[in-house]
Amino acid sequence: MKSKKEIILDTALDLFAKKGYTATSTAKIAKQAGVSEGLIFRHFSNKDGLLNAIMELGKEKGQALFNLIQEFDTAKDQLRYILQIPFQIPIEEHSFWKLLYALKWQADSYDEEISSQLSVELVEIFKKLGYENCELEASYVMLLFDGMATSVLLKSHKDQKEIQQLILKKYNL
Amino acid sequence: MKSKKEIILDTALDLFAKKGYTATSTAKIAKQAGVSEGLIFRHFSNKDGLLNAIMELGKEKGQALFNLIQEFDTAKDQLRYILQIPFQIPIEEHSFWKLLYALKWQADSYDEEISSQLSVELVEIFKKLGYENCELEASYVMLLFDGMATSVLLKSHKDQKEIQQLILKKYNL
Amino acid sequence: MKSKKEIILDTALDLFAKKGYTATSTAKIAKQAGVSEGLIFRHFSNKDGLLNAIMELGKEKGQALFNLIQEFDTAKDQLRYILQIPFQIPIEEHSFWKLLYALKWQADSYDEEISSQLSVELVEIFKKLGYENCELEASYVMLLFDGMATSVLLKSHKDQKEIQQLILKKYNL
Amino acid sequence: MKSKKEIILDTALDLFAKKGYTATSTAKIAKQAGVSEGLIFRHFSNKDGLLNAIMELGKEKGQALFNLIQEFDTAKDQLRYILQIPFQIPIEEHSFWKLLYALKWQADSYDEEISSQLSVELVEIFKKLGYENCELEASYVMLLFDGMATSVLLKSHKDQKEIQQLILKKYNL
DNA sequence: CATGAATGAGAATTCATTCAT
DNA sequence: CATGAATGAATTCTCATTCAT
Repeated sequence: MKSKKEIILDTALDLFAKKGYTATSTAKIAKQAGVSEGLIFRHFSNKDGLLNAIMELGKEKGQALFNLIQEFDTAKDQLRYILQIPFQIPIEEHSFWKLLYALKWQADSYDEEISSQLSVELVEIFKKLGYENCELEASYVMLLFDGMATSVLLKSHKDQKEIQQLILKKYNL
Repeated sequence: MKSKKEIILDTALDLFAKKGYTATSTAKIAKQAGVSEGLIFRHFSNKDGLLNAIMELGKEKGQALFNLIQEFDTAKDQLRYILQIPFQIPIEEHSFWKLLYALKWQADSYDEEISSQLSVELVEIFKKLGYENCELEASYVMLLFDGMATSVLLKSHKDQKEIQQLILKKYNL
Repeated sequence: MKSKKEIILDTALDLFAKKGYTATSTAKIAKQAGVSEGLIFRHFSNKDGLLNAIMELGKEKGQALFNLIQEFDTAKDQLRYILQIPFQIPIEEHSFWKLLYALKWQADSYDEEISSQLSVELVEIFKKLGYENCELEASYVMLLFDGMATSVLLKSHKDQKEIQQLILKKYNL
Repeated sequence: MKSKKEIILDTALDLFAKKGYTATSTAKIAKQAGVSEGLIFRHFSNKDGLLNAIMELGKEKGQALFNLIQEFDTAKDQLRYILQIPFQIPIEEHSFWKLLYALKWQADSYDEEISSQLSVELVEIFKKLGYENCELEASYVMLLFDGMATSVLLKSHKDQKEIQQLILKKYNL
């Protein structure tokens, strides 16, 4: 059984994702979660604390996705996996990631912590694949990654499968 | 001399861009603009009206950028121009476009009006350039475009010149 | 052709009657009257001034109704006329009188000026009709008068014609 | 000891009665009640909610008065009681009932719920008393009732005792 | 006489947060 | 751990009124 703390976090995530952070009051969270408003502050001290917990969740989920890179043996497979990540996000997680991306744009400073890790791995991959300017190529893929995420999360493309294929083809995958 | 209406709009734009829409109160706008708070509502009827006026401004600026495409004679030049747009945004306009992108992620529906126009033009360009699947290639560039915007507006501006070169090179430009 | 002052007064009357005094803003009056907001204050100095003008109108209309009493020769005819006044108000004037009655209930002090005049006349009438306690009977009719007004203006009686008959019958009219 | 909710309601009643609904701000209520303004909305959600609560109170008080009718054994006693109700209202409740009557005139729809019940009982009474047209006579008393209320609540209290006697006498009571 | 931009004081309402129980 | 009454500052918005033109 889920703890009340977990229920609060899940509910906040749900509402933040659906309505946005500022548009979601702690009162609504408490009501939908079926707990008292005070309990939110006991567990997360702040409304900001709630948001941080969610962003932490985002980091973990991101981390988990990136950790899978190592499961693939060849650089080719790794690159193929990476380029497919945005398209593989299950629909039920879309609003979650949309929330995190929206926060990126609102926040004063972009948190590059996780993404820089991905960047490092991409450099390695391109080295193995014999690319000339590996850092630059990695930067390009990072940029492409944001483009893919934007496309997947914000637009209603029917031809996403084909775009995905095109991207892979551009890297001979 | 600027009308008070214009001053309000400029101030709102400035504050929305710096602090975000919800975090900016009409009181702050009025104070910084040096007008009474009531005047904001007389001219824009809503806080939302203020935002809409700004988004209209974004459409116009976007439109202006896209209209320049026709100034170039060859498809090659046109594509080169398009691929450089995000990198050419003057720094003083960064916060403006950052605001508009942030709104995209917050709003319930992504306004594809202008961007779809760009999409159409890209299809034309790729036809002229003899690409096989022109629609798909156009979609890819659109995706790339969002990636470039994200990179330019959110990330550190280190190797952007080089990325720009790389992108052009990938299209033999 | 009506002067702008008259148009303003008519419009104010219409809106006050329909929506109530406080719920009607001078902006709405100006808009519906097709004049500038400033003009209202030039002509009536206050929003209260507008209301006073309307109440003055009410006094005049009331006065006019009461003046007709003298047109009847016999006390009987006069009483019959008085008892029928509330029922004779044309429907298009209902909202006007409803407004005036509503104001009576809101105002701090009931303005008895006109009604006291009616009271005096009633006493005369009852004297002529040979009633014992004429003052008291007049007071009773005054009370009845308010009851009739309330009935006519607030309730949707289908049997108003019959009530009217009953009242007349009670005074052998 | 009274709950803060009750204190708020009492204060609102007091101020609404004295100054009117629209002229009384929630800030004033909060101040006089010695509570925070927010608490008003937590308990009554709306300023309207506050008013509804008061009108509910009016219904209950009215109901209580009408319920007493059954306590009298004969139709005569019942009618006498009814005809005296408006005159029996204690002075300290005058502003309360004045408020409710004022609302009747302002509201878009006259709430006939309770009064229709009284109407039904009057018909019964007149049947027992052997009146010919009982419905009509009941309607007349209802009208008289409003007249009495207007007289008691709005006008000077000079000869009210005598008017009361006169009314009773007209029904041989 | 007439306009309408501009004001500034309040209005109702929301909301994150605290605290006694 | 958990509640929910209570707070008070902030927020959007309205409105009567003024005044330069």
